[in-house]
Amino acid sequence: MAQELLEALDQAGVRLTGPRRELAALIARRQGHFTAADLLADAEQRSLGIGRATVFRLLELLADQNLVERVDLPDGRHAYVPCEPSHHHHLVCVSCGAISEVDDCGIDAVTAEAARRSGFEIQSHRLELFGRCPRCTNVEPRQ
Amino acid sequence: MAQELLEALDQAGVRLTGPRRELAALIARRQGHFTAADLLADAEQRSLGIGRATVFRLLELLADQNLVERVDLPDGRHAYVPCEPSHHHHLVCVSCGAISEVDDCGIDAVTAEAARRSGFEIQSHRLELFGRCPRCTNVEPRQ
DNA sequence: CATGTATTGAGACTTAGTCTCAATTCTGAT
DNA sequence: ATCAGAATTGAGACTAAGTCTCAATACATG
Repeated sequence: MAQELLEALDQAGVRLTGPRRELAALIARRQGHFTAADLLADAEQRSLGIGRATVFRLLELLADQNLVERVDLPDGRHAYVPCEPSHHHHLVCVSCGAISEVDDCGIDAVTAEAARRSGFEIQSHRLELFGRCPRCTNVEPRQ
Repeated sequence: MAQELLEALDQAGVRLTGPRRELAALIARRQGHFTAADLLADAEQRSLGIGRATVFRLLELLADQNLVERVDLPDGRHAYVPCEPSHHHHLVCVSCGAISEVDDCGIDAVTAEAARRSGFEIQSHRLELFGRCPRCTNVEPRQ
């Protein structure tokens, strides 16, 4: 998966540098969502000598290419999720952080209806679903 | 509207202090969404001597009571929107910041479908719609 | 393998938000 | 009214998240 990220970056016309390869590998081995701080910690733990700015710059690049999506967690933190570059939404497990992608399944009808009622011209939307993944539903008691 | 906020706070069993009354009034006179920093600036401009912490504390209180909702803008900033305390979603005008409330209009079907496909047990969701309000659609050229 | 440009790390800086604590202000009981 | 105790406050230190600058470095193309 690191490979895919790098290929896409190459495609986008940016340089494939050492730090970018290393960060791509770190992202690839992550499960679920992660924050910029997580990635930075990973890099520091391995003494890769990668600066904070580089991490944010790469995440921005990846987000521009839709290779990674920014998710706002219920607690207000910002996290990133590696994903397929088509438009879709995420299911976020509040317990283990696992992410599942969901495609539109009807949201367009909802936005169209909202547009009709409000008179807004809708340009974009963001839908995030929070809950428990199948594994955590079974293992942990309900809240 | 400041009155409604204060009544709800009273209901919630917290004290109706000077700073809270003043902040409620400032919130009431705001149009559309605003950030904590906006509110703080309002307070400073009027030399109300209200501390940063107090602003954040009140916003948290109001959010707990669902009198204000936290919205994540597309640029990643956090904003607040005064609103009715029932579950619903917001349409945010990217041009002037106006907010319109939208009730469910079908989103439950979407989350149910997503749950079915993914096996997740969905606890909550967040839907934000971004676009142009009727006024801004007419006035400004399309992007 | 040389060259010009993109990228880098360091760290200063900004902004958002939290925390602590002594001083103040509510509020309900008197 | 007023008093006492608890909630709330502002100040400012602190943390975390993210941006910016700039000289040094690494890439890729010829």
